[in-house]
Amino acid sequence: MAMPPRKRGPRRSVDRSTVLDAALALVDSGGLQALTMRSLAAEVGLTPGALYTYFPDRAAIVSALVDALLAEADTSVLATAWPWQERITTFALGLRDVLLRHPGIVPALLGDAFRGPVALTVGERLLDALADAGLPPDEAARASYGVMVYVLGAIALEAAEIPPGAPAAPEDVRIAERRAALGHLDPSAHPRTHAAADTIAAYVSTDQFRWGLNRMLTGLRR
Amino acid sequence: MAMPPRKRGPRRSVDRSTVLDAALALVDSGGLQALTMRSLAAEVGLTPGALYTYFPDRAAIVSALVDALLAEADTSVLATAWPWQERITTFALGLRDVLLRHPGIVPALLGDAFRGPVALTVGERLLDALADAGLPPDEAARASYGVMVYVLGAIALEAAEIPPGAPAAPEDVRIAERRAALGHLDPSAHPRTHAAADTIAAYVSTDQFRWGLNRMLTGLRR
DNA sequence: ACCTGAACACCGTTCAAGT
DNA sequence: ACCTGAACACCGTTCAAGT
Repeated sequence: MAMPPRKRGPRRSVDRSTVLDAALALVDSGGLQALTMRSLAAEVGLTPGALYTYFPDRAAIVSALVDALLAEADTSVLATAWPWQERITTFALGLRDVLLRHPGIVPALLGDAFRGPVALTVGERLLDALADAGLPPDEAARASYGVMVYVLGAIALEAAEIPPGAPAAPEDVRIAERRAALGHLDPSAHPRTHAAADTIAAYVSTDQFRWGLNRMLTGLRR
Repeated sequence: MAMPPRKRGPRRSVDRSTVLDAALALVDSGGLQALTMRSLAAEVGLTPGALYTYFPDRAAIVSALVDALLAEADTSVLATAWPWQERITTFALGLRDVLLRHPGIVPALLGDAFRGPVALTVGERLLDALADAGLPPDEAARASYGVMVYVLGAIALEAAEIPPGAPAAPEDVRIAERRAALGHLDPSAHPRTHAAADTIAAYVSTDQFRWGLNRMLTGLRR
């Protein structure tokens, strides 16, 4: 029975990944602003100052969190022998899945992230896929950025509508809420918006995400 | 000489727009985090608590700032008789111009904004343009979101690379800096990235913004 | 209505001191 | 190396009291 002396909180043995796990839990349950050095320290059973043993500052924790989450997306699909559109679409859907399960860190993702190590390999694999699409290197690179802009933009807009703290309502509920909000609209002031309310409510659907990505890919292939 | 009694700071007479002007100046000169109730109060010559006469809380100030900036973009081009692609492209370039002049508030724009009054009219006008493109209402709506995703995504990624506080280096300088950073890259680990470094460095150019938008519009018209 | 002064309940970060 | 306890310099927000 050689249990290490367990004091106070839920601490067992602390290292960087323990801290990151606790940080993610805090962000998931209260948004980015719920991640404070004090709440995080309490979560792992430490004093706030002790966290500086593992990370230089709060920003480094957020960055590490972003990169860890990015790494959770399955990049291997980009390296399969599937048709290039399917590779890109499947990866994008997977990334969206991961990030919408943790909507609280998405603002940070756009803020400081797409230059981390994971982003680099995603970029390289994207260039592979677009080369397979028959695009010359220069055009493949431009197209690659087009894909990233669309994917990250769509995820950011969707994540922004998910209130922090809750575990993200299912898609149909989120769409229904948007549809209800669009009901309180002056039809004469915004006739086209009013007429297309059902479609607009479904902007945050997987179907719309796919549709838009497909159109983008179509345009990129020229 | 009936000057009102001028005390202390740069105060003359304070109202909501005075506060917003000062808030924007703070964000421009130090990013969103430089906008504190205390710094803002000092800027307009008030006590922090007095700001709550004009806005319910800090978040309301940020939201009002976003909407004011959005309103600065010229939406009238969307209502011209120009070809639909030109209307959308010109508006998008104008929006990008406005927002990249104030990169500090862009995170807030994506965070809470595209449902303000300005966003509504932009959406309606976008539907006009896409109807003129010959798209049926449902498809025009989906396409409209595609355009917003691309435009906001591109602006967000660009703004994220502009360090706060500085007045945003000119485009060629930003590209040169990216090019230099890409020089410190292992060519064998990321061969395609290395080979396309010049193009990748220029991701943040007006030219790339236009190119990607053009491809998106091409895809949307099918 | 508008504003001050002061307080309350927080922050991130640093640092001597201990183990 | 890792951690505590305490401090420093901040935050947003509230509220009695004044005009």
